[in-house]
Amino acid sequence: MPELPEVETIVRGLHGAVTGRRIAEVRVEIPSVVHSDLPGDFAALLQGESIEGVTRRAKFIVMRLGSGRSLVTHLRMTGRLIVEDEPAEDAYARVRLRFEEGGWLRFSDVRRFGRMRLAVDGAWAEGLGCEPLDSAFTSEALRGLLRGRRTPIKSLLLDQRLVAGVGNIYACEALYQAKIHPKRRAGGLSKERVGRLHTALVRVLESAIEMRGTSVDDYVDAEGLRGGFQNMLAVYGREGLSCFRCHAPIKRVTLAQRGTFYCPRCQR
DNA sequence: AGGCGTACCTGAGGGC
DNA sequence: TGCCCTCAGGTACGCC
Repeated sequence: MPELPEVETIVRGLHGAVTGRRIAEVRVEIPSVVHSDLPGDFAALLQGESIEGVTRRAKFIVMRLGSGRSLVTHLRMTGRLIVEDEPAEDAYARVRLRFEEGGWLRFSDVRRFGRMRLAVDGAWAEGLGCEPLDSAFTSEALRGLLRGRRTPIKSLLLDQRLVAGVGNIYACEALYQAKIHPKRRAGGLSKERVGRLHTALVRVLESAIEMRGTSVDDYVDAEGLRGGFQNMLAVYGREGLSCFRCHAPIKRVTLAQRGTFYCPRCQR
């Protein structure tokens, strides 16, 4: 479910809420969603660790632990991390952490796609592409990544090895803002178009963070609150509705097995 | 190398 | 009501 802006919102909430706390108890409800890089039991290894801080890399939530290890969570489609005073009733709770200072962290996930991993080093992040909100992500850098690629631009935006953190909603929205057709060959984009795409990506992601993410269906942040960017979507989920710019009906096609929304008149 | 299909899961919503 | 189909914010893996 969550893309970069949603994960960033969760991370900011978690950072304030759990930094400095110590894990007193670990309850693993569904063992298949946890993994430990070290031999031994996930819960036993995690118990007693303190949380030094919470950061984001791509769509991963990284809790830095006192031992130097990290607890790395990926929410995939429907995962949630919720901070609460008491453990709430939840049929989809997968992992619960109780803190020595009081309070709980609940990892909940209807579809069991999400994962929690106890990592000893940075190997889990190998192969991830650049952070679109990092200063190193320039229009020139994006042009370099797209050069020579014959794939449709939308497919490349979803490829975490190139640009990390963009998902289906924001890929659609950025291409709309940049007035670029999602099926256009990535390597064939002019310098000017890449510039527009770069600007659009950064703007869309930054505004979505400002609005605390997009709640189309079930996304909520660490406090259980919905985001606000769903009211700003120009194309995603708007099939048949009229384009805000030119009033042509928004089209939906399938590209790289994903629903893809665009305006057939103003995206070229 | 890159692109495609499929798998992983569960639930919601539409058509009949 | 209920059955069956499609779709969902993501990624990994195997196959050409």
